[in-house]
Amino acid sequence: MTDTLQRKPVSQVANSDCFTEESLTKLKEIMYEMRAEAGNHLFWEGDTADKLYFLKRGQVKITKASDEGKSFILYVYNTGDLFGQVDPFQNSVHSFNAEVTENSIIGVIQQKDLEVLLWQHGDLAVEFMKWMGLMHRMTQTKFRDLMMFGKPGALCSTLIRLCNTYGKSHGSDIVITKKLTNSELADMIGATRESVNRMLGDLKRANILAMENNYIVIKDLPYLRDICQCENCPVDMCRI
Amino acid sequence: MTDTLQRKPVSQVANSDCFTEESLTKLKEIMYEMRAEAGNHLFWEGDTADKLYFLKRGQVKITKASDEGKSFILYVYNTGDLFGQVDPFQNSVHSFNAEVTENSIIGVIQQKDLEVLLWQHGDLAVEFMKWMGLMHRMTQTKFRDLMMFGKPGALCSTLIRLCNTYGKSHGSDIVITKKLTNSELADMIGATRESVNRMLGDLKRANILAMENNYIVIKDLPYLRDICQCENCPVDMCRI
DNA sequence: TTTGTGATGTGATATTCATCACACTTTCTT
DNA sequence: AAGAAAGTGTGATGAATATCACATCACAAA
Repeated sequence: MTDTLQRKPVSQVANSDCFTEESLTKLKEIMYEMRAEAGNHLFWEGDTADKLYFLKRGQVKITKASDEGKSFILYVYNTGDLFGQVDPFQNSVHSFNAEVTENSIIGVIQQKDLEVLLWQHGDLAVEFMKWMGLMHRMTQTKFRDLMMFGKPGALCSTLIRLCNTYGKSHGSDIVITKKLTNSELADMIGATRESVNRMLGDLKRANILAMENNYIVIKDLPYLRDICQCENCPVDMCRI
Repeated sequence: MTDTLQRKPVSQVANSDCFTEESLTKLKEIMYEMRAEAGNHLFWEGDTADKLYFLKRGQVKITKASDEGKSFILYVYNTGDLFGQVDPFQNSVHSFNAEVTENSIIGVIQQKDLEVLLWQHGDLAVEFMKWMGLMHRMTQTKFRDLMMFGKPGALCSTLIRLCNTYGKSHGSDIVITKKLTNSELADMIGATRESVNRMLGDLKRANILAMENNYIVIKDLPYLRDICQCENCPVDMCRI
C-alpha cells in the first residue's frame, strides 16, 4: 500500500498540521477573523505582503493572470490551510493574486504580531520554518512535475495531488471529493480546457479513472504514478 | 533605469547577502570545509537532507533527471550562495541532485548545529526565515516564467535572470560573464538544444543580443522583459 | 416549461516544439 | 599538427498541444 492510500481522513489534512496544537493556538490568538465572499480577492499582485492567512473555512486560490487573459492556478488552499507570502520582516509585495473561490472565514495575522510571537517562542519559530520548508518543497516538486512530463504527466501529477488533498478511499478506488471543471484543471497545469478534456477522455477509456456523479474517481493510481514518475513523496508535501 | 541595471558588481551578488555580516560569521563558525571536484555530486535524490551548504568558491547545480535521460536544471549556485534542503528539524530526503560543476570549496553545516544556533540567536533565526522566504519566491517566480510564456518566454526570463546573476553593464549592454552552452540553457528551460539554438539565432538577428567571444551580450533588455511579462522583481529574487 | 448559461465533447486545422540527420566549427588532447 | 570530442547551425519531418468552431448537455432561474 502506498502513502497515498494511508492518508488520514480528508477533513483532517491541512498544511497547518505541521504545527503542534499549542503553536496553532498561539497563532490563533493573534488572528483577527474576517469573512470573504466567493469572487472577492484577498490580495492582488503588487499589494504589500504583510499578512498571513489561516483559512478557517472555505477556499482560496493563488493565481497569476497573463496579459492574454490566461490564468494559472499556483495553489488551492482549503479549510485548515495557512498561507500568505512568508518572507516575514521584509518589505515585499505579492507576485500572485489570492482569489476567494468559496465563501470563507479567514484568520488574518499581521506580520508585526507574528514577528513578536516568533521572537517569544523559539519552538513556534522552529515549526514555522518547518512549515516554510514544506511549502517550498511542495512548490519545487510541483514545478518538476509540471515541467518534465508533458501535459499528460502534469495532469496525472495533479490528479495524484488532488487525491492527497481531497481523496477518499472507497475500496481500491479513490474519490476526489471536490468538483472540478476541465477549465480549472487546465489552469492548474497550464493547458487548455480542450486538451484536458481529451486527456481525461483517454484516461476514462483506459479505465484509469471514471466520473461518478461529477466527481472524479481514480481507479488505477499506479498508472497515474507511472506517467509522472511519481516517487511517492510524503503526502503533506504532494498536495495541490 | 531598471533595477536590473542598478545591480551591484557581479562578484558581490549572492543569496547569502540577505544575512548580516555577524550572522554569516556565526554560520561560518559551525561549518566544516570541504573540497569537491567538478563532476562529483554533493548529494543525490533520496539521500537524507540534513545539511546546508555554503559555496565559498565554485559552482553547484541542482538538477533532476527523467527516466528518458533528460536533465532539468532547477538552480545554479555560485560563490557566496547558501543552499541545501532547508526544512530543518524534519527527517527528509532530497528530491533533487546536487552536481558540482566547477571545483569547489564548500562549507558544510550540519542540521543539528544549525538548530542549536537558531535557538541561541533569535536574530539569526529571523534572517534565516527571510532567506527561506526569498528562495521560495525565487522558485515561484521562475515556475511562473517557465510555465506561462512558452519556450521563448522561458528563455528570455532565463537570460534576464542570468543578467541579474552574472551580468556586467557595459554602456547600455549587459555582458553575461559566464560561458553557457546551448544545452545548458536548454536544460534550464526544459527545451532542446536545437530549439534554444534557433531562438538565440532569432534574437541575434533581431539585434536583441549578440555573442562576444562566446559570452552572451544583451543589447535590448526591454525586449526580453516584454516577452516574459517581466515585472521587475527585486534582483535578489530574480536569479538563476 | 422555456430560456439562458456554463460546462463538456469533438472534429478540423494551425502552431509550437521535438526529433533526426548531418555538416561545420571550436576546443581539447597528445 | 592531427585527431577526437564537444559544441553550433540548420533543414526536414513528426508529435504534442493550442486554436477555432460547433454541437450537445446539465441545470438553474424566470
